Amino acid sequence: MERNTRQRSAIRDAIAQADRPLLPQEVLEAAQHDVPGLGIATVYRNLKALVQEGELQPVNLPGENPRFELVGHQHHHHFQCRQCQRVFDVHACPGDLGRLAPQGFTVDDHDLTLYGRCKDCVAPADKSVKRKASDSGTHNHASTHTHRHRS
Amino acid sequence: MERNTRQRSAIRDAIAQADRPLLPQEVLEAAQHDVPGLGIATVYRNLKALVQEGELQPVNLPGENPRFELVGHQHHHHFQCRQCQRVFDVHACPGDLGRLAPQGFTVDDHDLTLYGRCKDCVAPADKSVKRKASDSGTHNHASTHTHRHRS
DNA sequence: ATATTTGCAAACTATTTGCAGTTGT
DNA sequence: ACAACTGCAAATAGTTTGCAAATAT
Repeated sequence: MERNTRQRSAIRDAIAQADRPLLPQEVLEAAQHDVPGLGIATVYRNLKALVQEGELQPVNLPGENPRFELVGHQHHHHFQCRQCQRVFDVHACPGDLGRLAPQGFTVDDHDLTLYGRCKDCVAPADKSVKRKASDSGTHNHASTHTHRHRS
Repeated sequence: MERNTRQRSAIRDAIAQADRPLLPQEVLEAAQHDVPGLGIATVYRNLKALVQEGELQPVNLPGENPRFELVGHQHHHHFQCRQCQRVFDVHACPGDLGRLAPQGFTVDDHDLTLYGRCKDCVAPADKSVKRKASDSGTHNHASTHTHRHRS
């Protein structure tokens, strides 16, 4: 049965306090504020465990590494800002899209990602932008691929 | 300026003759029928070059490694079969989804992926299924994460 | 002739796993 | 006590890159 370790709590808290889905690396950095010695392997192990326990859910966007957020509302979508790369939840949904599939195919679910500019980045080169680059959720990946996938 | 090598032609042909987006590994296997000694690095280099030249476009699905297809129809979406994992193009589109974004956000594009069963897999345990597993476009990846990418 | 391309191996990034030591219950 | 958990290092998978040999023009 599961134990309550400092590292697990720090990981859970880091995600609970974020206002958007976090990458494993972002979780590590946030959780290290509580547990300095925390290792990335422990983050991955706990993310996987917390997903299986139903506390977290993975957020997969096209060409992006998986992010993690608390399980909340069941069906929802995401928005990625083309400027700061951060990902936000979108609670609206276009509804049933089964009609879009080819003849003979059955559709039971869908993923939707919107792209554009988030509220912070829509504003002109305004000095009032308070978000720091390190908080952008950005990671590396060229335009063509990404990051990737492993299996 | 670009040269016309046997390997580049084999790679281009493999994708042109496929009826769905292919993974780099699938491109390699198909192109090796023409050029047995072909290496995976050459496939990656050519895929990147062909994308930059505008001949190919990457197809990124959530939690999947990038696939590649010919540049054709501009805006379209994809369907992934939950059984055989293959990906198909969907030419229909729900239209403008800007209204779904939060207040203050601007939307200029979207990605949509439908999930369900493809025509071949909808049919019951019918012996007439002629597709072989190796043609399934499947690759490895657990449910939670996936591949990834690099930077 | 010569600049581009290729194959191979090494390097890289993201993620997973083995293992011995640490810790929660 | 002792099974679960952790950190570290090694292992994987996908992708990229350096380099000498091969090749298109």
